[in-house]
Amino acid sequence: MSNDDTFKAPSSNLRRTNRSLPIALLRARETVMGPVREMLSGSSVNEQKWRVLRVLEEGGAQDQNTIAQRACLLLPSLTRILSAMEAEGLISRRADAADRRRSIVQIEATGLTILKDHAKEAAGLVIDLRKRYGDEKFEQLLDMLEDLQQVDGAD
Amino acid sequence: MSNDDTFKAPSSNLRRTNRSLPIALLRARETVMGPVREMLSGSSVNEQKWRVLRVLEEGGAQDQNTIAQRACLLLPSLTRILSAMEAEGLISRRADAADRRRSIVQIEATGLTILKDHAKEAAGLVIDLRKRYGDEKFEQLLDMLEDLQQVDGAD
DNA sequence: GCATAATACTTGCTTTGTTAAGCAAAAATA
DNA sequence: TATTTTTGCTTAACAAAGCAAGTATTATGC
Repeated sequence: MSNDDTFKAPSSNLRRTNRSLPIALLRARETVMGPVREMLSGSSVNEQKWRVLRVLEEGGAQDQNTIAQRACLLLPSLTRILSAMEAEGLISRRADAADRRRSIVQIEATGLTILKDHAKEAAGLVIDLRKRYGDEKFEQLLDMLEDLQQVDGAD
Repeated sequence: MSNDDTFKAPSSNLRRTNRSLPIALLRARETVMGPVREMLSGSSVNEQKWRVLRVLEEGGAQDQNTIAQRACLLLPSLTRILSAMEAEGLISRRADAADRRRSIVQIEATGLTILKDHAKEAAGLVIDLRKRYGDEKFEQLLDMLEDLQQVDGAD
């Protein structure tokens, strides 16, 4: 599987990709997301819609800017995703009475059902990961990632 | 900004999204990638091509499955990216003599040049981040992310 | 040896990401 | 009050991601 027939040693002094924070974050996410994607493949929602549902459940009815920020989606993407979710009956939108530019999004029964249907399995995945990775370490990693967001930075 | 007019408390016992590892990893990555994207915007390669170049430099000539895995790209995406990079002379492909299904990808001089041209700036970004986030913490985070990849898991 | 499966991509199609432009409703300013 | 600016979203356009199906080559089981 490994390959070193025409191997040449790195010549530009860049960090090993394991030690590149953007790449490490990406790889870690792929690892963690694997089982989640598997779980969602048996449902009617994809990763993004799942995030939107969770944000809505967590924060209650809220406007699109807020959802976009919390679910890590850009507004144009969110607009399309919400249109689809509205058509599927997962959420509803209503204009804000006080500010008619704003539309308030609310999760509907169908959306809540999807969350509930997978909540147990999702929780199981977390428990499993914490067990293998270590409870304390898991929390520490989350803390460190939260701290990182206060900073900026790169590679 | 915050909104609680029609607020309903979470009803399915899912983790708060702040404490969801996939979402935290996504948010952290967005934060870290900002300056990198800025750096790459002044070059002929995007984020994906940059990753491919780094993986090739680090691991030498290798097949597409290996590259896809290391650079966190799906094979269909990689196929297209490599076609473009080949046309630009950044890499070359040759059929594996022993297994003609497989094609071996190698970085070319033009590709190495791009890496070298940005290595200094990339290193600067890392130094800057380490300074603000803390040297020790930075290394610890990388360790923890590396460990995570050995595990599996989810949320 | 031959049919079957598995592997390593490749191609096609839909959804999402990304950037820029557009539009209507507030807010701020004159 | 009239004009400009800002805000909150939508639309458009194109690259990239993600999923499914297709092709060629190698490995496996009878």
